[in-house]
Amino acid sequence: MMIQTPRGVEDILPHQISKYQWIEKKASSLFHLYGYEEIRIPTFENAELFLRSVGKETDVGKQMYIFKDKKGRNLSLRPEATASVARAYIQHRLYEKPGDWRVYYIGPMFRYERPQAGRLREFRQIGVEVLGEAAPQLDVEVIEMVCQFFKRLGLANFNVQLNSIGCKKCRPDYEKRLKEYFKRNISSLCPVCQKRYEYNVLRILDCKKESCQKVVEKAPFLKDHLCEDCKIHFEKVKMGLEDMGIKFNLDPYLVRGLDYYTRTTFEITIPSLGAQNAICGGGRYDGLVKELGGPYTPGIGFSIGVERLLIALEKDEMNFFPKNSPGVYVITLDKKSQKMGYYLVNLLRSKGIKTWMSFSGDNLSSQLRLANRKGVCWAIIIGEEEVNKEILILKDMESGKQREIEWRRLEEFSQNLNFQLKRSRDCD
RNA sequence: GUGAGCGUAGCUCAACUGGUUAGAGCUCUGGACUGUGGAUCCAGUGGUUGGGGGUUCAAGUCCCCUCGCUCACCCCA
Repeated sequence: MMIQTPRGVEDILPHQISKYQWIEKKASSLFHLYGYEEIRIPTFENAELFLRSVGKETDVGKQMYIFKDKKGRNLSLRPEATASVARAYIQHRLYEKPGDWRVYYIGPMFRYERPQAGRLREFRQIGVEVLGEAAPQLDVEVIEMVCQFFKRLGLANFNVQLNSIGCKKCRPDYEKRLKEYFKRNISSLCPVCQKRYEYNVLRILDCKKESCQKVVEKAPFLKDHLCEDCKIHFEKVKMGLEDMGIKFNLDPYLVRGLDYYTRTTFEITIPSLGAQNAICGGGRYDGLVKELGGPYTPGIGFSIGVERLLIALEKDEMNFFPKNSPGVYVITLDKKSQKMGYYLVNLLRSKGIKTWMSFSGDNLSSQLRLANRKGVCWAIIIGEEEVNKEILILKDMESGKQREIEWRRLEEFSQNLNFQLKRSRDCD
């Protein structure tokens, strides 16, 4: 049996790469406008880092790819990037720099889950993190930036889901209250939720089982039990978004499956995507840096699922992905003409023109067929006859028309060709 | 981790209730056309029917196991 990719991981072949690059370029150029710089963090870290940040008992914690290296160190492929960014921030004492610290990252994440539409074991995320700023205006700016990003990609139908899950001060109180409430009804909860009661009561809130829903309906709302500071923060975020003209849905049951979130949490969903419809998730994590051994530092961030974003863009039948740039195929027919061919290829490339040349020595027909398949705008033919006459033949692959170019006017010709290629991007 | 559906050529799919040597279209290669690609026609290459085991005179077809894909649950990106 031939060796294939492991379950849930994929090759990204050249015809797909240009789409990824296009999205990545759009992201980085937009994020730069907002003052973000790129960071590259390791693909694996000490497992402890993730276990402490996302939480051992959370789903993400359980989905980690943990392994031991040759010295028996416990390592893990990163299931997400926020913890690493916070770690880097602390490790390099970046809190000693003035102002907030804004970074973005692009790269693969790994989670051991059952693959599904829009869910892979290795998937790519584009994300940003801001450390050192607690103001609700920042929450608004961050959400506004993602929306701006999706708009710039031409994505129209997305929804912003918003919630506040309180802070270290008010959440414990609320969880206590919630526990008291569920305790009275624990027998009507599903088995999964009965376990959740022990380690994560909040999760019961978005259980979709009908029996649980019934109980949840009458459960106390978190928004009614936020402390004064959290309440004010949340109000300012909502008002800020409204001022920016950003529509959002309040989802009181939006509970993110990572332990470190505080206050604002949000998700951006696309209705057409099916079950895995979230293309972006994020929120505030004011306690994380301290939790990881740094000074108290507020933080906020989000991450975008690139594969899901691509599915959404393709579903919208958006054919705005960039085409391959057109080029030239140089055909030579014997030893002498091949020598001239090499010279010509180098000249054209030095002018910035994408150029192929076949080394196969095939006949003219098959070389032209190859040129056709490469989708080039022009073929240049040099054979015995052309060498003797010191010319080359330039063939327009679309019209089939061809003309002779004198060898001594090559310089002028290649300049001209470059100009024409730049103008006719869609000749194929 | 749970459930359901599906695995036949590189791709898309055939093969009646088990019955000769598993077919077709597209792609690919070659030819018609030895210095002119795309169109047409002709020919050819290509398969351990995902893998393993079982039932049977006989298995692509039925049964079991396994791997993978797909979708959903779960959860998220």
